[in-house]
Amino acid sequence: MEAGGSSPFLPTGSLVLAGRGIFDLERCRMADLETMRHSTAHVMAAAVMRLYPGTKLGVGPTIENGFYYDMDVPGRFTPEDLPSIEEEMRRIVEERHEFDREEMTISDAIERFREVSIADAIDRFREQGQDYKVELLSDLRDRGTTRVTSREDVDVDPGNVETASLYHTGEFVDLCRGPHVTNSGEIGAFKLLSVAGAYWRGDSSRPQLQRIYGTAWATQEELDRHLWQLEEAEKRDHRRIGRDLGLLMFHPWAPGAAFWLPKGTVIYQTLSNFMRHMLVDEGGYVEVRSPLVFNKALWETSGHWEKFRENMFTLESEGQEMALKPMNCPGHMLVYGSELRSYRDLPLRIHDQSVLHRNEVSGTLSGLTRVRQLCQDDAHLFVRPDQIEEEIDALLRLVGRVYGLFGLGYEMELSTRNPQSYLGEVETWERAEANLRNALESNNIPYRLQPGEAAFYGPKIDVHVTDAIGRKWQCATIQLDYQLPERFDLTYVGEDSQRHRPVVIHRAIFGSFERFIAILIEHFAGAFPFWLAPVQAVVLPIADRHAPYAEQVVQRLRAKGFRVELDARRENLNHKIREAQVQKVPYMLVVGDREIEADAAAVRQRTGENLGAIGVDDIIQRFEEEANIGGERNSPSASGSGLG
RNA sequence: GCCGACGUAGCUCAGUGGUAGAGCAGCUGUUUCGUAAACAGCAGGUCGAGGGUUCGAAUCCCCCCGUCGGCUCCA
Repeated sequence: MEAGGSSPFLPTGSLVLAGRGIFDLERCRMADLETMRHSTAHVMAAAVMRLYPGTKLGVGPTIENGFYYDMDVPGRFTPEDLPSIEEEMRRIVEERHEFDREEMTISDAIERFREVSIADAIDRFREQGQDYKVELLSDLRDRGTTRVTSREDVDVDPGNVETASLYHTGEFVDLCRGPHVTNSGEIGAFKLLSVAGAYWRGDSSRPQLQRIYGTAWATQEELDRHLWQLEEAEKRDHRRIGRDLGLLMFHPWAPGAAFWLPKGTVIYQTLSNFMRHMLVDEGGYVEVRSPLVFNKALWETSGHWEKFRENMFTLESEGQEMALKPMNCPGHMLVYGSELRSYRDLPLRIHDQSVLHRNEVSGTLSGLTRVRQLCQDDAHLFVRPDQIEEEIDALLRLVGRVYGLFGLGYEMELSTRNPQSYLGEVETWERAEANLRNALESNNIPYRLQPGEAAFYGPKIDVHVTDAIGRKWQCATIQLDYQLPERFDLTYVGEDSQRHRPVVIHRAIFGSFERFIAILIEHFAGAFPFWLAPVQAVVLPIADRHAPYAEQVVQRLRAKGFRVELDARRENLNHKIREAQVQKVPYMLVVGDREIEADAAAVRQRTGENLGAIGVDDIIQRFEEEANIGGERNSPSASGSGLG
């Protein structure tokens, strides 16, 4: 495990100069870390080959914080197998094997892996050997790439299709582009984390290989810190906090559908009203409520029946086949089509927070992040072609404003046409993609291009947020659609008194309330900002004789619309404070003899800071200021929405 | 749906073929207390469901459900 000094991966001979030098050094360090992680994957594969002869190798790329390797092993891995593999890896590291690079032509390499397979077969099961590597090489030879999807990691240098490189590490040989550390002794601190099934080349019709995930770092300290972070992240998991804070629950009889408990419902409703305020009061939207169950004719018209039928809950009534809606858009098409529209009516922005159902396959369900029942802060904008950029522009600014309010970091992605699956004309797509790109660029928003990842009806901009354990989730989305208006034959009357086709923009800012709340729970670790906190303050009388006054304080604060509770149990103050802290209540208001005398309460914040006695009227003023988020007064009393 | 793991009290977990346990939470009583856990007692379980093996199953086998980690999918 000795990694050979404090930082063995710093490039020797690179001068650290001010400014850029540090950046370059950091970049070199990252590149070296990746190289080391990939080499660790090789060492792991070598260890598995020793322990499980006959193993066929898939691919073993670097991922964030570590690596994995997909392997077809005789038998099955369980987590109990990992320690012995780690032990074998340490042995290989100690043996200090060189990573020798060998180049050969592809046909030679194919032969070579066949030979390996034959050699293997002698003392093993006489089977084919490294079929997966042979397939990769054949692909490289025939198609010039091993790439299957745009995201697939390649194991072979696509820039050089004449030759393939092999790396030898002791008796272990692997097809690999490299680069690698020069010696297995340079492997840093590592730990194998989990085993999982993974389809060969991501295709569920191909064999399922076994994947081992590991993490690797330059030093033991960095590994320890990463493992500690994983533990900390687990404590933020929205499933744990959601239960501990009494926000939500699940039941086996409603898999994939959350019960929002009273405290969770406060958060849900507060977000719902906040978004309603942003869109309807300020954004020029109108809100509708639309049916949950539709005749399948609607889904046939929209095209979803053909494409997503498997993921829809269907039911039958009086011989009619119906389906629970998985999205709002087709319903909104009917709303638009219900009247003759003028060019003056556009843009028409229809907001809807209806319940949606998607029959996700059971294996994908996960807490609030992957559910079968959800609500989106959905809207469809019916616009003239000349209004597209302006609307996208406004949406990008709205996204920035809302995410900024929560202090959430995010990344934007532009997904363009999938040549294998799209509806409509190529020129229309290209115009739409240009509209989205222009809006992003005129707002100076950095984005990642995702070629081929668009929905079948149009290109889109997705916003991804990272959760506590590093998984990225799509939240906001902005999608252009030229197809649905066509399918529903929607029109508006233009200045020329002719009929024209509107364009639809599908968009959501939170995405689904479920997923967004999951991200907020983890982002705040349950300590919600005052305006969202299910209980904003708890009043704590010190002794029984202080309870009537405490009750008065509670009533005065509630009358101002704040969510305040009384804890008049016969418990020690310490005990009550601890419980309020654990529940992440923003304010604890302690009342005893002195506070009664001064018409005040001693204010403690959940940060642990004690503000001392403050007059009740001043507390009210303080709360009102704090509830006033981002310039919007959002306390329940002001919105008149009956929260609290 | 596929691969793997798991499912014992509200929560966290112990219990590997022989009478179901602990801590915390809960309830009851005592304590009236000044900023993160007072003390004592009590109660709490068809061991996820169903089937099988066995004299006997939480424990072994089968099947189903759910949860978790991934894969696939994600309008």
